[in-house]
Amino acid sequence: MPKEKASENAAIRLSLYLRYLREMREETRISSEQLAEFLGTSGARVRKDLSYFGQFGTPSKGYRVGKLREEISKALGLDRVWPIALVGVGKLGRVLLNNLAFEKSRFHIQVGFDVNPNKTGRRIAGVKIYHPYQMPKIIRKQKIHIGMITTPAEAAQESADLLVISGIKGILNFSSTGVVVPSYVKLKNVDFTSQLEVITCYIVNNQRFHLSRGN
Amino acid sequence: MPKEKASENAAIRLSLYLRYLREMREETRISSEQLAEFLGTSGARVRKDLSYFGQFGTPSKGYRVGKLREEISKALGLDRVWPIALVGVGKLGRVLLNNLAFEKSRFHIQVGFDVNPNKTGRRIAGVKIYHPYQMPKIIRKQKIHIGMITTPAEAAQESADLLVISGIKGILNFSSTGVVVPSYVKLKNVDFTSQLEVITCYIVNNQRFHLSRGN
DNA sequence: GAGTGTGAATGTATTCACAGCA
DNA sequence: TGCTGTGAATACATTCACACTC
Repeated sequence: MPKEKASENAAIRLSLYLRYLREMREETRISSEQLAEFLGTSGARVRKDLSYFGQFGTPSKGYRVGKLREEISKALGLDRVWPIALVGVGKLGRVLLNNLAFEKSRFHIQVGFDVNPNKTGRRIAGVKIYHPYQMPKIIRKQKIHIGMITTPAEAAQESADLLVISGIKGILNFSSTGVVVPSYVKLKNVDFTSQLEVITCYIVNNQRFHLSRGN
Repeated sequence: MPKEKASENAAIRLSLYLRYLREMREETRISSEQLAEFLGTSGARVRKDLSYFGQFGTPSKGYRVGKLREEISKALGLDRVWPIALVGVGKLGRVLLNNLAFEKSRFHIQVGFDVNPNKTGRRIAGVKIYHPYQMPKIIRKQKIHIGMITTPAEAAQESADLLVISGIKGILNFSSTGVVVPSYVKLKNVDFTSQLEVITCYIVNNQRFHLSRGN
């Protein structure tokens, strides 16, 4: 239905729109301008973002909150539950386990992998931990499509390689180093020190940057 | 010296280049192609990224690792230590405290803020915790330029507002909701569930996206 | 009249390709 | 000859502005 192709930024904004819509009552109506205001964007951008995935509004009346919520959820793939493989079950790994363990979460950490023999074979926060060599077998059998890497930097590339071999489709990399994956695997780096460095770079070189509108 | 302006993406890649260079010996030389290969990019992109900040190489010989490391560090503002204010000292906050507490970290969490009276007045992991109403005074006095928000979603906007009033220049927002800040404040959202949603969106709608080269 | 959906215009980022230096 | 630094070309993303529908 939609002619143009979406940018990754559009996806991340959809995710933000959705968070905001979740706090509104289902029957309410909302216009693109109203929605934009709460996110510091423009109505045009909201409409464009939505247009990549379909036509959800009614001219002169705006969008029905309930319907819009449903459609954005579908566009983001949140109309199902996604099992996840966690590679590296240290402190950060445990925080993630807790963070995703809430009732309505669409993400569910299904298995963990760690080289530490004190962890393998056990359950941590209810999740079974295996040695990484079992990754391909387990990930395939359990039809897992997403992996999260929370290992130390030294083990990150190796972990990514194993995930790729296992047929994973997307990787969230929390480690402090970049990893390389084939282009058919969607990779997102979420190490926060990199983000801090972007901020300091920006503070130090203000005038050397394009204006940059957000995120 | 450089004519063109940098993109934020350039900054994030510089940060990655630097991580890689840190593992090499200082006296070594490296070409843009070699550096690119380890990060899954092209030599042209590496050279362009560097060119925003100066001219660091020698034709036909490449870059000296030591010099390049130094120059990128300077470009990213990592030639100094940055004090940081942490708003919300829960589980995630403590993980960040630990994560940044290593010897050579250029980021140092200097104060924490939390509304919980069991925390205010105490020290947690060596860091003094105050009530948020004291933010403007303390942040100004201690000349802090960066804030990290790790509060629950409900308190995120309020925290951001206080940080802005306190004269902060950059904010790293870990909360699960977007916040709005004036354009002179550099904001980065690092909530990982948003990133997961980008991945699922991508998996579900592959063909609806531009090719997307990385990150 | 009010607000959506979308082509066309602009602005930004990446890639190409080559001149010029060691 | 090999590799940097960079303008010119392309590809992508955002904004504008308006035709169209309720």
